[in-house]
Amino acid sequence: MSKTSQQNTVTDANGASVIHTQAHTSGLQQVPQLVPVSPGGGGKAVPPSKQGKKNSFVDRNSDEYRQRRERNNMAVKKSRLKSKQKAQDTLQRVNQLKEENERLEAKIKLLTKELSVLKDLFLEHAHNLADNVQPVGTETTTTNAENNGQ
Amino acid sequence: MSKTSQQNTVTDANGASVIHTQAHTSGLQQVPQLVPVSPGGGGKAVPPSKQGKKNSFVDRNSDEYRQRRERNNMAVKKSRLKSKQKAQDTLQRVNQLKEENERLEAKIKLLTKELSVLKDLFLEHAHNLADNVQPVGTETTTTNAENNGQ
DNA sequence: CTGAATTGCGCAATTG
DNA sequence: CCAATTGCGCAATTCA
Repeated sequence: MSKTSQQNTVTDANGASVIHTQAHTSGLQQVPQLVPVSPGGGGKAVPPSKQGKKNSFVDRNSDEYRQRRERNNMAVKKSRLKSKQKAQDTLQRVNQLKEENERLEAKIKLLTKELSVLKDLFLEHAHNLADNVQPVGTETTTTNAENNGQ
Repeated sequence: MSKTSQQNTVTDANGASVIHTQAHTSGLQQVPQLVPVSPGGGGKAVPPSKQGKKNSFVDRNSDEYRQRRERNNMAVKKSRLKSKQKAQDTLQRVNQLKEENERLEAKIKLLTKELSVLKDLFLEHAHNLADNVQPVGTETTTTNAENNGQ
């Protein structure tokens, strides 16, 4: 499937376009100077209001044309550069976030451990109290108090 | 917006290449069927090792040529699709990591608070002991603190 | 409407 | 030799 083709494949047109930087190296001729623009076949395009009577042909030799092309080429290059840059930034962002993540996980691990130690201390203490009170049961020196859950 | 469809198809769009042109089909004349390959236009130098001397000309009408082109066009499309897909995946990854990050931060906040409560309990207890055993004046600032840097 | 920015696409050179 | 990538220009669209 492709687009190129349905009927005839090959396209036409191509003009000679040369890169500004370089000239055509060849001595071949340039043939079509005017090429049809916009296939039009189907039926779309063409503003409803005005049927452009414009040429519908583009003079590829025109200075005007070359100038437009060159401008567009620059714009394209610029746009693509920007796009690439953005993509790279995104990748960097990923790495950044990954690092941040690891840092956070480490911190969690630390806090968790600390918490665990404190809880153990509490338990130990509680046991000591229990040992002391075990005998009779009168002294409850406790100020006891907060159980926080969790 | 224009993915498949619209216009193309019939006439094509063609791209022109840097080289001189040609096309077939149109009512335009056909001029060069053989074009030099690798003009300086993009081309750069030839590999030092082997200066293969091939034709240096390409027959754009050749079936062989068209076939190669079409295959390459498919490959290009495929490759670009893949590339785009990857870019999107990367963006998704960013969001995923951001969420994960928030989750971790919340957990840290919770743990920190929990730890703080337990420490306060210790302090209180320490004070009680101090009241019982120690006169006045000595501040037990002992507990406390971790500075996490960064 | 005008010009810049985007986007889809084909070609050709390169790379693996 | 072939598929995958990549740089590049063209043209159609979309944005401002």
